[in-house]
Amino acid sequence: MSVTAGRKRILDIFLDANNALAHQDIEVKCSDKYDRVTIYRTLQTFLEKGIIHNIPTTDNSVRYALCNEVCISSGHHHDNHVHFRCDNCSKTICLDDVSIPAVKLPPGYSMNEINMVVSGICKTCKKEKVPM
Amino acid sequence: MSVTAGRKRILDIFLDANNALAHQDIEVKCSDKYDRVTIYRTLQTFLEKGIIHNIPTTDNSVRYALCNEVCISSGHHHDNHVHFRCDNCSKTICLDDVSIPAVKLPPGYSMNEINMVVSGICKTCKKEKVPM
DNA sequence: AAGTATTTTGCAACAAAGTTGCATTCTTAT
DNA sequence: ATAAGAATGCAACTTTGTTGCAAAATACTT
Repeated sequence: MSVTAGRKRILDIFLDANNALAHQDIEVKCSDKYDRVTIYRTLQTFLEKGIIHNIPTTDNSVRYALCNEVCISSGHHHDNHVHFRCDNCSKTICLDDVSIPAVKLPPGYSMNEINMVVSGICKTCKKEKVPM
Repeated sequence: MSVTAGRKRILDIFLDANNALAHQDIEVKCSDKYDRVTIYRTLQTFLEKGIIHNIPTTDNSVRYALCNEVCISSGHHHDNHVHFRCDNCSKTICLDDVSIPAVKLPPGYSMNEINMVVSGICKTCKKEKVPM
């Protein structure tokens, strides 16, 4: 996997962000320097290499977040943490400390991955709304 | 809310399907009779009225499924069941009997909705692969 | 049952999102 | 330094989703 300016840039954007990013968020931040297509391909590559993981959404805008060490080191990539989407600021973040509880599937089903997304009001927004 | 032929047809498509449908699935089945735009608007209306709920995906194709009675009767609409997506046949279904386990969020966060999607191999596909 | 008000639909035009092929440029390894 | 391989940008295109508006269908009133 080649190290290129574009990939470094996109990685930096992820490192700077404290929340999950949609393709569009990245495009906004660097489409002056890098082509839309390159961004699509870079995200795809990062996903395949396990550098980022994707978080399902209900609004046709998949979001991506950096994988933490645990997530990368474990051979095949399974995120085990809960994601949180704020209804107020609409940021999506990884709750690295909250792991997904076990579920028991009906007989006949076998499990591969689990995804859990909780929505509500995040810490930051709550503070701002109830100032004291 | 008016009862129209188009809405009846789309409702029937959901009733016939034993899995969650994406916009596209519906379009394939009735775009000869109803306009693409009508389908978009109908799905939107069904969502608002609580007739269907949507299931987040990781591939930019939100899926919709009929709500069961519990889900409709409870005033504000919160699905509490786990969704299952088969890696083999790629159908998504509601596991109505499997309810989402509780999670404890970090201090400062408040919860509104939870979404849980499990992927793996479904009952039907497992049977077909291991025939005896 | 007829007429009116309100909703819904289809069309057209558009905007946004995502994909593909190919020639050029950049990385990497020799 | 060079050759092989990988990544990029561009252009063209497909798919997906949105909006305004006139025509049609539905619901409501009497």
